[in-house]
Amino acid sequence: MKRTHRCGELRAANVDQAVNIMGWVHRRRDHGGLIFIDLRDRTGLVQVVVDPQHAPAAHAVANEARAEFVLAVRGRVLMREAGRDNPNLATGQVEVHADEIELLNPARPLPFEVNRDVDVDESVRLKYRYLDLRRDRLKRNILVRHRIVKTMRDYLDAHDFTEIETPNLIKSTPEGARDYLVPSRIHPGEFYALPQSPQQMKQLLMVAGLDRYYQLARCFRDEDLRAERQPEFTQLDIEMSFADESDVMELVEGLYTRIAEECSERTLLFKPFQRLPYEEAIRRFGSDKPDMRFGVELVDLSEDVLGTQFNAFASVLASGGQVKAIVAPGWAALSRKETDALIEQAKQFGAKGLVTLGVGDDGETVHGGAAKFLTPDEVKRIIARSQARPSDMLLIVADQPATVADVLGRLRLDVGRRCGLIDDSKLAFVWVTGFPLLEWLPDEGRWHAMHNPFSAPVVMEVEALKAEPGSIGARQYDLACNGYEVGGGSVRIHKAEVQKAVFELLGLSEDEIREQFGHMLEAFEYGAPPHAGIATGLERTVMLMVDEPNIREVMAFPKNQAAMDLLMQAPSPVSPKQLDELHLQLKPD
RNA sequence: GGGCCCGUGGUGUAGCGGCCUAACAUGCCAGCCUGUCACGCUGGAGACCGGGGGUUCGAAUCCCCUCGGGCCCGCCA
Repeated sequence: MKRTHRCGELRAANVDQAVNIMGWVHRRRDHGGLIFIDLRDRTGLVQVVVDPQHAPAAHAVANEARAEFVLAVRGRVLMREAGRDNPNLATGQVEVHADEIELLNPARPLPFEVNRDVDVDESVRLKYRYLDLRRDRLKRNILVRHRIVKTMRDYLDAHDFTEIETPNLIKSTPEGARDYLVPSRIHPGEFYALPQSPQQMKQLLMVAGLDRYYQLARCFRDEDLRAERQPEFTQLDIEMSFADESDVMELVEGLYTRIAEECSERTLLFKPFQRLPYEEAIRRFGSDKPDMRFGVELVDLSEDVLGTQFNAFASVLASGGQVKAIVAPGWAALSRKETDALIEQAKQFGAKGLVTLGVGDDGETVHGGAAKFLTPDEVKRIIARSQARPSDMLLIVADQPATVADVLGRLRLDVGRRCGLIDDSKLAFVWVTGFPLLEWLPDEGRWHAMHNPFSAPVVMEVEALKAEPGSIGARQYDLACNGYEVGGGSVRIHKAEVQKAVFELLGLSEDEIREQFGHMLEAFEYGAPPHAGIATGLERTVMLMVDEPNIREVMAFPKNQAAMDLLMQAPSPVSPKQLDELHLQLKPD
């Protein structure tokens, strides 16, 4: 039997057609005489009717069939009689009357039911991923992922981009995340690294004159996992020559607008996308990837408590810190226990403490541990500044600016979530621009590239760069949405001497520069065009489009939080012979 | 490296010191049923409560250790 149609595509237009369909028994309803089978394939379900009078042999097969048996059905599409249709099914107006059923393969009872959407233990889902993928949720996500990828390719192709693959066995570099290493058999004691991103290769493609490049690039980072992080993931990697930030941002904005409109049920909150300078993002939202779907902005109270007797504030202000707050609507009624949990949370985020002030019903007085240290005037100013309303709670952090922003930024997300301020049907894309080029690492006493060492500084003069490295901006742009970082890119450095100066600022010695990045510097000397690019996370894009909170829900075969593949059981030990060939010896312990 | 949460028939839950010889739903098995669509009805099998140790007259229930899973901090852009 040869398949002629897909289950989910049969409609009234197919009535009277002879069809051969194949798929899985999604559900079987045995009426003693008639048997109904909902047959499922990738495209959906259709009801098969098996009548013992009409087709006794087919009925005998249907009688033995169980959930997830694989069947081939030869039959005729018939219109369902009035009242017998099923509006919940795309194919619900018709049904297939079976003439013949062939059992292609039976199935043992499954470890979990795939015909309903119940929570199943993650380890069971991952071990039987091929079954989980039969369920609607994952199947839908994988199909949407495909449509997003297709949209990316179509869009970029239409914009004259060339898809180019770059190698996965490359050179390890010290910057950034921990590398996955691959031992070399041919070169004892030496290793390849798997790419964290194809950054250098794509810039070299620009030097090569390939002009407009993109790739759906597999990237690898050996770091601990999170809900939105896997060791192996996919980036949409883009680079274009003779372009600046506006070219890249317009291109990507057009793409993501199209993706959102064609592949998501969520709608764009900002069209065009919001734009926010980095400094403002930090000041107002305490994050460089702010969730713009709700307010609860940070309020600076430093001026209002200037000269306060309250030591927690006074001492911080004296040492150049600031006092900022967010307003949690209705939280004045929080229990002591809940308030303590907030304080604990704030400390975990790096604050020395958290001052919580509940606003009284009068809208003028506050209660809470620190209330007694504040004068009525100070309270008045704080309430006026923050616009706190009766029964709201002020969450106040006094610390150095970076800590204040970070802690309040995270608490803000909690407040937004717990207070139901977030509209899940929206996508709030925002471009964050104007990042600093460098970031000072006090622990290591050196500068660190905020994005990557190839981002162009706003100032291209080497002297100016070296004079005031900390205050120089990068020509960088990040795309954030709903509190996730979707991607980031920059105009690149294309002049060898500027690139060299940045490496030097980052504390690399002449030798290190030559050894690690000599090929880049040399390439820039052979006619490198100005260029700019970006990389966005495919999985995060899909997560946003299908409103999933976890990256595993948008990957076919993800790893668990301990970076293990529970289906294939990787990683696993290898044979002594394999180790030997690779010139490796395991450390005892 | 650290913090928090979860772990009961195949799956999802209830039970949280004696009423548990562990309940419910679903799945599974058998029987009945010719228009259902989460079909229905009847009957049945199936967990000793992740594992180990302890407290107690008595533990699924309390404590400790351990294993497995998740979320977070660090890490990562």
